[in-house]
Amino acid sequence: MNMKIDPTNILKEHALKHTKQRVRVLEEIALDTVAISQPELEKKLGKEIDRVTLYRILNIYEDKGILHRIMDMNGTANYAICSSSCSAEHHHDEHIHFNCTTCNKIYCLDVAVPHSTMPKGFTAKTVNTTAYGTCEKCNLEVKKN
Amino acid sequence: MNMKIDPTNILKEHALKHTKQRVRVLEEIALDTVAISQPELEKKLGKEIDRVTLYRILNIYEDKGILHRIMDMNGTANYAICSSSCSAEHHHDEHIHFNCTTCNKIYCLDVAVPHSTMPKGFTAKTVNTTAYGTCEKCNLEVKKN
DNA sequence: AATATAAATGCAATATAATTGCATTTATAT
DNA sequence: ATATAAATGCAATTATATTGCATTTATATT
Repeated sequence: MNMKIDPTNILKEHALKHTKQRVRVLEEIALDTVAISQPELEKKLGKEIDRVTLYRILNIYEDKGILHRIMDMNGTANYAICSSSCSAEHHHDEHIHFNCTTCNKIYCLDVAVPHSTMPKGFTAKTVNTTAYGTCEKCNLEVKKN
Repeated sequence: MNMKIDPTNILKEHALKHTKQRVRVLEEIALDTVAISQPELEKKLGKEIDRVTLYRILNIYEDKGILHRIMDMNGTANYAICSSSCSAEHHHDEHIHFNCTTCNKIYCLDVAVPHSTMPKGFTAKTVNTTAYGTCEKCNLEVKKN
């Protein structure tokens, strides 16, 4: 799902200044295919990037459609790189998410969000689907023991 | 979706003590078919019920399967009465939610969550689907003006 | 009806998370 | 090389959630 990303290029495309903090955030998030939570990012980058700056970078990335934000059950924000079709106006985040209740990781699955018909009068812009359960890795862990 | 509820009975069924605070919370949440947020509840009940008590009541109701909690885009908890089939062990919250981005209300729609096939190794226990857009009421408001 | 007791509530204090204002630093256009 | 507009870091503030404990309340038992 996550192809190699080029932070410098991404920043240029969105007319954002190229700072080492912004590059680091993109690098860190691109490391894994699973979404990473704000607290995890803070733990990893806390020595290099101020807490407040991290908030600001994440917000601007979300606004620009560079990252998408997935809320987990605890109301914690998780971030993943958007597919290239995302824009500031519209997030084409039309795959389902899998939130492992053991390790808390959020996976962007390569499964499309199935269509649902809205009741009369309701107009849906985006539809998010999140499955909760046990991920591949944690299922294997159980077998081992 | 929300039939008349009987707080006294609900409390009895779950072996919870009958207190006026607990009754008030259930009454308030049952007032409307849309889910109500923790901050809204706090605003409405703040004079009668202590902030901390409200948190505790909401938590216990969720644990017991009396309420289900829906996180909105901002990581704010919203609560709605569970259908009767819910239990402490498993929330059968298998309808989709509609989160209006204008009035922020969360509707429990009478639309089933469509089935999605998980990748090999992933086992899903529950699946949540939330549609974001404009609700009936807010769509009508626009037409008026 | 009175009462023992286990649980729920409210308050104060603490912890955690997010936001704002402002001085300083940094990127980039010229 | 430098001007300037923007980003960063720090301090302070605000908002949100949790914990401990004394007091109050519900209910089971007599």
